[in-house]
Amino acid sequence: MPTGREQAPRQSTERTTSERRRVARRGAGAKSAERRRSIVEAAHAVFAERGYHAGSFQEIADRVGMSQTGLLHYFPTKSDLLLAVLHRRDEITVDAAPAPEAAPEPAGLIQGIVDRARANESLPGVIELYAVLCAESITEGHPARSYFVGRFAGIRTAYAAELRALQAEGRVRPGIDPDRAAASLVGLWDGLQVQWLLEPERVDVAACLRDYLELLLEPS
Amino acid sequence: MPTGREQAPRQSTERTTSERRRVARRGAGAKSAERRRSIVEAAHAVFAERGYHAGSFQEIADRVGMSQTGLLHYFPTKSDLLLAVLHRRDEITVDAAPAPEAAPEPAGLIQGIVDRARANESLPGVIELYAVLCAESITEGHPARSYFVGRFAGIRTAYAAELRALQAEGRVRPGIDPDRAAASLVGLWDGLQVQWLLEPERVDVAACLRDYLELLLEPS
DNA sequence: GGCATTTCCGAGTGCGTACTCGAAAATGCT
DNA sequence: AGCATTTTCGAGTACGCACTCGGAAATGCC
Repeated sequence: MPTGREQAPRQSTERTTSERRRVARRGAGAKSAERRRSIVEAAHAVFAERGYHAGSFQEIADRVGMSQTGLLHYFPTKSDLLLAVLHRRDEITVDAAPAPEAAPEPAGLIQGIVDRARANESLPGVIELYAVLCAESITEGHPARSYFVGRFAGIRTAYAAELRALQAEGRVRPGIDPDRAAASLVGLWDGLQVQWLLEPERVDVAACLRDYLELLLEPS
Repeated sequence: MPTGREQAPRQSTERTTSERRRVARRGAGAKSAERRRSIVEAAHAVFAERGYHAGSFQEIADRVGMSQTGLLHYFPTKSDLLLAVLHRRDEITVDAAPAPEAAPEPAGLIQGIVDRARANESLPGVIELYAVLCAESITEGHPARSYFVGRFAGIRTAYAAELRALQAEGRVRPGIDPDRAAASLVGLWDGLQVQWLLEPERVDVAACLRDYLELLLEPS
């Protein structure tokens, strides 16, 4: 589940219909942020387990311990909630990133990716959310579609740039097209994670990614 | 969307509740098979466009030109219909397979996979069905889950066997683990197809697969 | 305490879902 | 033509869905 080192995918129209444009923070404004956080957390889990379409406001409300209508006070539509979950997921994975531009050497790139893949093994919920929503988003009119299109484009160009930099240092095996290799790396990662979710003990995502990267890069 | 050269994934409980166990073929038995075929075809399209959960009997019935209840005569439950669609898809791709054991040489394996990937570019509906249902199947209690688990296992072992055969002839680059490489090939293919479905003109699945296979195999 | 504001919910709406039931229509062997 | 069987559907059931509405409770600045 390729990282988080691309540009932030547009805050956009998250605050749609009923949100206040005044800065006014009267009343119990303090608890609001915390509430939103716990709602997003519950929604994350539900969407991961059931998908966006099959996941319901009711189940999310049950988990967070409030009524379904109370939930609608914070997120007036279901896709608002979905986008909040996706952006929250970005924050999580960006926070978990160790060092973005620290090591552009081959060993650094490989180790960074392998480390992240290993770390992901302890977050099956996050991976599941990503895999399920990503595929669901290719259906007609899905609210997360543009999110994933933008995300893929960003990740691909980031990896391609990194590969080009390594290429300039002669660290990449000759004959490699950096754009195709970047798309392949992302695709490989995502595809392996799906197999891993279905049969965790039969697929080693991190090892397969290392294999691929070692094929790609010069032994140095 | 890895091929179809694995074992048939279990006919199992497709004919559940209301199907006849007698061979009796009275009345208008002739049209039955044709009807079933057209229903499965319409269901294939609908599930591909909307996913399993979001796809409805009503929409399928509309496309096939009959009532929703008439449709239930042939497929008493929704998962019956889903499994019929998946098995039908297997038949299609198996029929489209050129020659299973014809060419175990490196060039043959590469060419076969690249050809199939190219052919898939003209069948976005089939790819979409596969991608959407595959990810949806990792959600809790999805009726297609065991289908995909079995399918992945079969494809992986088939490719692993093929790679081992090539390895015995010294055609594989040294240091390759055939099991991991098989999982990687399948994952790469699936992951690239998702990106391709989102942005067809930005991702070349067949070219990326050829790149990977050429990295994997000895130049010969 | 007064009061604007935020937070929350019960009740309800309209729609879509898979699926049941019972019966009518079509079919083709005899 | 008779008739068992298959095919089809209209009507209905029970339920879940996202979302609306109007108001009640909680909150914290004055």
